[in-house]
Amino acid sequence: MNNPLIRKLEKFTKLSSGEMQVLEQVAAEGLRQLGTREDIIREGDRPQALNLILSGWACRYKHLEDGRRQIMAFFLPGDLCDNHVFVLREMDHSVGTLTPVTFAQIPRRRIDEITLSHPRVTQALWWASLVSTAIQREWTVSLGQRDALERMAHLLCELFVRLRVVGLTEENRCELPLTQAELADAMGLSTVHVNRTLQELRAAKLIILKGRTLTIPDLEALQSAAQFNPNYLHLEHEGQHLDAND
Amino acid sequence: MNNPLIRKLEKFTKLSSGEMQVLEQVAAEGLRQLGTREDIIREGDRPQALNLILSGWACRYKHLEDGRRQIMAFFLPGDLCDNHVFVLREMDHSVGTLTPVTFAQIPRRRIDEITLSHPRVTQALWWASLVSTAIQREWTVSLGQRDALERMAHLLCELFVRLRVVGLTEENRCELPLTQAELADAMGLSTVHVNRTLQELRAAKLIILKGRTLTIPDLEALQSAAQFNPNYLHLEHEGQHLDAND
DNA sequence: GATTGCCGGTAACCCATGTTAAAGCGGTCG
DNA sequence: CGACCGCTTTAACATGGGTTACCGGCAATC
Repeated sequence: MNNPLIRKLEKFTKLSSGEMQVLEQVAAEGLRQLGTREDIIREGDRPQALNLILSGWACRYKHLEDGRRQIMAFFLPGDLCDNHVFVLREMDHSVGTLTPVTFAQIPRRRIDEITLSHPRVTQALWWASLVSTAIQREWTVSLGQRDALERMAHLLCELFVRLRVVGLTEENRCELPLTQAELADAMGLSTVHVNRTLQELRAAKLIILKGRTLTIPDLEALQSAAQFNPNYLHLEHEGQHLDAND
Repeated sequence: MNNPLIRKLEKFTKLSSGEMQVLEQVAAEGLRQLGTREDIIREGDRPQALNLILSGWACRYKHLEDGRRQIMAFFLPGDLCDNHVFVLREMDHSVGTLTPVTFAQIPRRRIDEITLSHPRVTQALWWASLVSTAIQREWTVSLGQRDALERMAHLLCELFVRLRVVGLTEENRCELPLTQAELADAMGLSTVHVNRTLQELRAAKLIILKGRTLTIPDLEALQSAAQFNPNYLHLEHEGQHLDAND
């Protein structure tokens, strides 16, 4: 089970082997590969399929007319870009890769089939999509209220925890394949200030960041610097959520 | 049809009179009323029902430990607070009123019934929920990239257009029952700077704001000051989106 | 092994926005 | 009627973060 989607959904609910097989197969079907800094889908396109990231990092972003860019979300392995977008006529933003990416394009019909025949998977996908909108809200809080240091620390906590869910951390380390310019576009800061802020986090011994490897010597310390409360990731489950109505 | 939800969904798809009746009835069932500045649901609560705002304004917000507060969304008549939240164990934020509010609490079971028997309504609710997450993303863009003037202008455009959808504007006017402190909490600005910014918009003749009434003499001018592109509200439909798979 | 381009790092300066404080201005309630 | 309260407005001052500009390392390319 190296499928990161399954790994993630299992944080929410136990899946039967049949359900896992369905997910495995769906992921194996419409496989695609892209290099660094290519678009998976563009603003204005008509959404046709649901994209599932299998390896590599991508992001959701939007350009303003004068060239400013905001990254609105990072997509990690196991993340789906927008459940149910096909209801909309056209994309209001773009999704692009940050590293080489492998992803699966899941056609609308496949989703509908799964929804009809696998209620527990449906609910787990619901959960995943609620979590990703909760992440979006938390970014609103960061951008609106947190200063540069808290904001960076918060993002790093979030990414670390999300990567851990899909098994992409080792002890207190993970990959962080983002340039400082990309971090800046995500956090609404200038690249210069991202650099200052990272220095400050390093000086405070809250992070070790060398090359593409992030090490967090003391996660609790970083969390408290960020006022990071993981509740919005909804990882605490209580067994089966499924009841007779689903 | 003074039901604002129906009004809104009809921007997406035509509803049959039967479908409208179902929605009317659902809205009439679990009616509740609250005064100004009360909570509809609180962080930590277990979500039990879907709340539909029928009149008045509410907001989604979160407090940080040190008292800072971020308003993450405004809810207007016709807005649903979080389709499908009941999948989650507990709320990661609160929803509170900004004015006296009438809302309907729709129990989970009713939603499931509608979903099973009225695919077109289901799809319209999907659309509404996709639009509200698109709004959340646009706030990320505002907070990350737009300066105070663009940000305020953008918010006012958005609120005006959303109110117009549910028939709550008259020509170029609408109610704006928000204090400057509430605007500040939403836009990540200080109250002082909100005041400065509103003065600036007034001086530029982009808005007339007196008491709780907002007048926009020239919507296009305001939109262009804000770089407001309404595409993210997905109001341009192309007739029936419903096909055989739904 | 020179050239080019990308990325991280720094420094000097500047401005948008925050902070603090205080005054004005209706409403409303006792 | 007077006192209070919530809200807006203004002013003086402080600062976090933006801008511009430059350096150096390093990997890919020829």
